[in-house]
Amino acid sequence: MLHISDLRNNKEQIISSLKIKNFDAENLVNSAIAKDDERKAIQQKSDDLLSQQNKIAKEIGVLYKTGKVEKANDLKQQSIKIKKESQEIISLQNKIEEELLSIIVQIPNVPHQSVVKGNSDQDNEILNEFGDKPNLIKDALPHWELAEKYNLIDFKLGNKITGSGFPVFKGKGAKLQRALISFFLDENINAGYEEYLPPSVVNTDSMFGTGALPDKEGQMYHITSDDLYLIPTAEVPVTNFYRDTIVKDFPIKCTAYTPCFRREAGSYGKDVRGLNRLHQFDKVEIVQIEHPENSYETLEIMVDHVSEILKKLELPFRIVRLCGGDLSFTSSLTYDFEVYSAAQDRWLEVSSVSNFESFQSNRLKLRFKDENGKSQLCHTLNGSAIALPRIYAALLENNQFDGGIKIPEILHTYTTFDSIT
RNA sequence: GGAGAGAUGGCAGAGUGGUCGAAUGCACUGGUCUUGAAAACCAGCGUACAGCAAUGUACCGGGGGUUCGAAUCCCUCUCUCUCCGCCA
Repeated sequence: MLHISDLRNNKEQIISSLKIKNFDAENLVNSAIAKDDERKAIQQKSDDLLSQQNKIAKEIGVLYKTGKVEKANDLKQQSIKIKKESQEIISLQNKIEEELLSIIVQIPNVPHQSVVKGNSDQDNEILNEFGDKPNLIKDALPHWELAEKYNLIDFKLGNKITGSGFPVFKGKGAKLQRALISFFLDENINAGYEEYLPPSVVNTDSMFGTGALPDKEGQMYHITSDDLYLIPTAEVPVTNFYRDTIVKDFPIKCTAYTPCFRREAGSYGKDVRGLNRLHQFDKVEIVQIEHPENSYETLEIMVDHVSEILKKLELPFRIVRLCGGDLSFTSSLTYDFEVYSAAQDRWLEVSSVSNFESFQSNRLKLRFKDENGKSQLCHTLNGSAIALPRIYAALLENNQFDGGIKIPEILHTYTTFDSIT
């Protein structure tokens, strides 16, 4: 969420920037500021009343000690009166603070100046394209058929034990998955990220911290008996490592492999065939916490890093800058990576690298001390490096030959085989 | 799952109803001293909100209660430790 002082100081600019996200923020911003005025006024009042109470309580202490019981009893009556008043004021204050919060959380993050307006993913800007689309064999198959043909993934078995969207990998198919995870992690570690293996389940505080709640309640698996959530991405546990902290040294660079769980309510059809969209999938994430001055430079470095990984996998891909209409609620600037999956003749999103500026930090209370010793909000960034299923799909489809699938060379040390037949 | 103990500032650790936002030690920052460093000594040293400031308010695991007054008493939740049980 945005900081109230930003809303005050840069009101006009925030409202006009949010138009790029097709969001009319004027009413919300105005009512947030008005509500904050109310908040300030009422805090003044409650502070006053509490101050009086504190003073009286201290006096009573002294009176009792010196044996002036009658005088003390008088003051008690006075204090009880003030207390009644202050209790009312404080409950009103709490109500106002809640209202203020509920307004502010509805305002999306402000897009970066490089973001263009647009309505949907159709309007995203394609910045770069790398690699050549493969020449497919005559009877090329989509990955879900290849997976079955070569006994790599058993979708039906997943249906049986869990439900659709929960594939079972087996044999070389399972090993390829594990190889990709190790490869991605090693690439990230070599780039200076520290590896973590967090829990796949988090509490509500964490879900609020990174903004998944209350926004995406229906998208997540919720374990009601223990009030825990299955993580939709490693971003949630890892970024929340730093909830309520004041960091001393930049940058903080973390990478983590986790399974990711998404209900994907409402999805159906050919877009979700095979590995295209799953309820459970594997992803390796990179999370970085930065000084505000460096965050955009860092974003570019992260983009380069993901590019290098995709190049090593010899997959054709393109980098896309999301337009305002497609940019997420929390992001200021996002680059998507799409690999070309030949048999489907589709570009599949495999990574999303974003700068959230201080939007997450504000909620997380993630700060650092500036040169004057004042607390400032950090910037948070994250990206997939990389999500597995669609990479997997593209590898199968693009590298199929008559009677087998070729494994890219970089993976051979991980898979210990160079093809699947 | 059963029984018990506990949760206090960056860390260690005192404080069981009244100048406690919190002793003390360590760490950290600045200064004195020194050619330099160490030691010693002096000073500073939590977060947030309001205020130009002085200052005020809140926070001693979370939430609620008792009281004129709560770190301290009561309820509740969470977590940690010890012992027993169970177990990959």
